[in-house]
Amino acid sequence: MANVCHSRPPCATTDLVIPPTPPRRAATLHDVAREAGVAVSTASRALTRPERISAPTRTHVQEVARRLGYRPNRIARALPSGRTLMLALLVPDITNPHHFGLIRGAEEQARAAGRTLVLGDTRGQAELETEHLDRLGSVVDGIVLASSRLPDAELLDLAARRPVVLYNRDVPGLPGVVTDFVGGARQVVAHLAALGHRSFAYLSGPREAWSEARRWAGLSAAGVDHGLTATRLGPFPPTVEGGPAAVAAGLACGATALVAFNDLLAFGVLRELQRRGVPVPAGVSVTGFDDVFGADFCHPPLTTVAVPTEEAGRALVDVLLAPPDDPQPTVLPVRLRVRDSTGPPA
Amino acid sequence: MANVCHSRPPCATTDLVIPPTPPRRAATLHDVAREAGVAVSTASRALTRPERISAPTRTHVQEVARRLGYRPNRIARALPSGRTLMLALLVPDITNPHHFGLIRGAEEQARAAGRTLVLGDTRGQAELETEHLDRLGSVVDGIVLASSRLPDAELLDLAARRPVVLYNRDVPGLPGVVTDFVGGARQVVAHLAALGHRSFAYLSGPREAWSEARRWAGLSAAGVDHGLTATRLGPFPPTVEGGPAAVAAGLACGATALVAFNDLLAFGVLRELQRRGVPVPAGVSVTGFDDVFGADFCHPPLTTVAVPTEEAGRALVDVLLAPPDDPQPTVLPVRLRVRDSTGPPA
DNA sequence: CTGAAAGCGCTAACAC
DNA sequence: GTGTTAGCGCTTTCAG
Repeated sequence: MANVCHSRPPCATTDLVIPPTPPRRAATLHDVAREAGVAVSTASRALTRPERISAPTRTHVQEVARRLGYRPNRIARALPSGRTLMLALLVPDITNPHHFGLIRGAEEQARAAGRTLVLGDTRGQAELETEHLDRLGSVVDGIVLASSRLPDAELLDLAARRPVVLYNRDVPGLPGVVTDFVGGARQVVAHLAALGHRSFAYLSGPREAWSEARRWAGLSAAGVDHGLTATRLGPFPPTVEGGPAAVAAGLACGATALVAFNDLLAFGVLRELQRRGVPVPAGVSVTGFDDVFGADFCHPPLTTVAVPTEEAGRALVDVLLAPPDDPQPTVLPVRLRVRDSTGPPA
Repeated sequence: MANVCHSRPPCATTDLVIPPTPPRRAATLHDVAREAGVAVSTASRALTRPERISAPTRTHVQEVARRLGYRPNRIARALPSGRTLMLALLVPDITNPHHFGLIRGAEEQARAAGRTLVLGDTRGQAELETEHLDRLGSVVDGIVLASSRLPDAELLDLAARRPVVLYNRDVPGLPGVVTDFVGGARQVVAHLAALGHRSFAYLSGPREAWSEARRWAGLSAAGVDHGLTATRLGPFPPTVEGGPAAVAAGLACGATALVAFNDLLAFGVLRELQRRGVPVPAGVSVTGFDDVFGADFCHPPLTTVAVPTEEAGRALVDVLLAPPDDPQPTVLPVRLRVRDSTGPPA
């Protein structure tokens, strides 16, 4: 039995006899074909294009494949076709609840389209984003980049190689979906104005983030519209850890309302305020952005801007799978969710 | 110029002249080699084993590669070598904060080892887990399965094909790391007993989860040790949505303490209790499991069992990369974190 | 309907 | 050092 494959040594290539014994190593299509007594091309078709094969051969091959425990090698399959049926979603921070909906929505839509979504966390660092892209880029059929920190040029370059869609980032010529930050900002300011505030401090996030600029633009514009003076403080880390520094700065400037870059930072702010014994909203009002998990059970429940993230996730994958001729970014409507962290100024 | 590759049609294979014009399609190693006037193997080595190539050729090839914007095709590279430098981590629920640390730890360790970690969400469904495995299985070099819902046999079968490590699941013969649920349960019960409780209700999670059985085993054992009567209620969905049903059952049985399967369920319980106007811990004590994001700022802050998840993530990847001869599961110590949701019985 | 053969892009012996 | 060549496992013309 010269050509029976044993566990370790690679198979000898000189096959003279057809052995009935299945090889112990992962069964390949060749194994199935040989065992079934057909050509590999026939075996291939029997498994992937059943309609082009006569019923008897088809079932026989499938039976043999099953018996051998054959599993197609996705890598080998992807080489000729160039398609892996995998999509990638890169987020700057997978622990940010804001991305939950995005992930869920994207995954659902991907699955519905017969694709598998793989996730990558870039930690908000361009360097890691590039690394992921290098590794995954040639492996997936398309990429969703959430809040990418990469320069426009690199994004354009990437998009020239394979389908790319952007979330909360606007690069002319590239498709994507963006949150209506400006509208959200206006709603926050209008709410604050209605409450009687005359000014507010914006606790800003990463300057590299495209969304940071959008938020501030909306906030300052709405500020002049409503006659509120807006002060931009920071940047602070967009996490609960950013709280202490943000509170220190916010209180120092005497603001009656603190508008945080996102909910995570708002959570940190709330906690720090509590530590300092500053009552919310009696002493100072606080707002967030995103309406993430926890915003309704923190203390006090947070007034924040809700973003339809699941919808965003679905839209992103849709666009990835069927790129529009006109790459206009879709803009997602948002809604202010008033809870207990905002009230009239002291 | 017969062999200049144009955008669409595949390259003609009969090259007679060496054209100076780089092809517009993604540059391949062949393009680089041709353009640099060397053999593909030389080009390959210049890019991946620089030390085995003379300085002039090496720099020349690298320069040409750069100019052509050459990016190695990971798929093609993986075919002969069988290695993609990618690792997969499949979790039942990516939105469960419990997995954050796991993901972070695993990702860090993977990166340190020069690997890229891809994440998959199985939604706690065996079916989706299988699907992910089919797709990713032959693409990654190893797999971390968190709280797998697959039967032992399938796991064993999978492990025969490629490296697999389990998180919170014990399958004889397979390496993994597990949380010390029994120890955690004992700490919870001891704490409750010290507070003066005489009984408690366990709001259980998915029966299919291996960890569910472990928790209950620890809880009931500790119950007899401390002379507390334990009642197992449920199962309830291990999410905040499970709260109402769990509270209804818990209150109906007259328990003075509610021990939730995990923090997410505990959050839901807290919220439902508040809705019903039942004071915590004055009316009833509540505990969770995991110490996830939010446990310290929910209302009231939750007494729960903290699990060193980042450490788990790192350990998991370590084991994946260097499988131990003896696949004894590593058990992770846990610590009870006492906050404000527990107190003496009414 | 089935088989033979040519690659997909890259790496790795094995020569020169 | 560098070039030649043979695949990795699969899909896909192209014949028969």
